[in-house]
Amino acid sequence: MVNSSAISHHDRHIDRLRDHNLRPTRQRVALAELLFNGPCRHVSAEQLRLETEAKGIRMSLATIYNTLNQFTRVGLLHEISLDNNVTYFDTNTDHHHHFFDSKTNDLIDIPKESIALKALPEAPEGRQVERVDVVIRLR
Amino acid sequence: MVNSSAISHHDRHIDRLRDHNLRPTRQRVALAELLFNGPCRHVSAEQLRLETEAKGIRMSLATIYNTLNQFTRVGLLHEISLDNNVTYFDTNTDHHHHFFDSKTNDLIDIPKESIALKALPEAPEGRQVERVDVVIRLR
DNA sequence: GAACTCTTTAAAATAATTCTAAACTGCTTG
DNA sequence: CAAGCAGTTTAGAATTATTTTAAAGAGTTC
Repeated sequence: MVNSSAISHHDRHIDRLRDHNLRPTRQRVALAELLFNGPCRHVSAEQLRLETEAKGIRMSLATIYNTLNQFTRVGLLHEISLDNNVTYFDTNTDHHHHFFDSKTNDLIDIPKESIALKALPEAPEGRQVERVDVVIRLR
Repeated sequence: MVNSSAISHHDRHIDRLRDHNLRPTRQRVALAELLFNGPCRHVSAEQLRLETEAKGIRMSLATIYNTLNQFTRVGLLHEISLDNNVTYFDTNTDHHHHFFDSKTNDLIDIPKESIALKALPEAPEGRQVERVDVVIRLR
C-alpha cells in the first residue's frame, strides 16, 4: 500500500513528463520522484546512481545521464559546473546564485534578490546575455 | 640570433620561476613564454599542447598539466571551469569576471570595476568567502 | 663533475560522460 | 487486446580530460 500523497506526486510527475513530450517511463518517473519530491536539490549523476542503488531501483548510469540531460533540455533542471569537473544539476530552475563550499563540495542556493548586480557591461557585438551566474566560493 | 627583448623576457621568466621555488626547466620556461609574453590569455592544457607542437617545443601533455597546476598553486595562473568540463587557466590573476561565449567557448575578461555587487549575503557559519566569480553567459 | 633532488616522460590508470547497437516498453491502431 | 512502430534503456565499449607511476633525465650544490 502506497500513501495517497505519494500517488498524487507520482501522477503529477507523469503529467509533467508528458507535458514535456517525455514518455513517463519507470526510470524517468523514479528520477523525478527523487529529484522533485521534497526541497530543491543539487545532484550529480553519481549521487543519483547511489540513491537509486540504495532504494533498489534498477537503472543504468547511462540512463541517469540521459535523463538528467533530457530534463535539463526541457527546463526541469539547470546545469552547474564548478572547479571539480563534475556536473551538478539544480532542481531550482529559477534565476538564483550559489555558495560553493570548496571543502565539502556543497552547493547552497542564494536567492536572486540577495545579490544585486549594479552595472552589467554590454555584451559584445552580436551576442546576447543568456544568464548571469554568481558563485561565491567559500573555504 | 635572438632579439634582446626575447632574451630579457626569458630572464624575467627564469627569475620569476626561481622566486616561486620552481626550477627554471626548459619546459617551464617555454610555457611561461607562451603564457606571459603578450596580452592576458585563457588557455586549456590541450590548447597549449597544440601550440608547443606547432612551435616544435617537445613536451609531454603530462608536463603541461603539471606545469599549469604548479603555476596555479604559486599564483601565476587562475583556474576557471565552465559547462564544458575543460579547465581553463587565466593569466590574469587580478580579481575580475568573465563573459563566456557558449557558441565559441571563448572567455572574455570583464574588469572587476565593471560589475558591482551591491549586497553580498553572509557566508554560512564558520566559512569565509574565498572569492566571487561572475560569469555572464552569452549566446 | 659527482651526488642529490627535483622534473619530465611514456604509459597506464582514473574519472566523468557519451556512444553504440541490441533488447525492451509505452503508445497507438486495427 | 495483439501487433507494430517509435522512443527508451542497457551493457559495454569508446571518448575526453586529467592524474599517477616508475624510470630516466636535468638543475643545483659542493
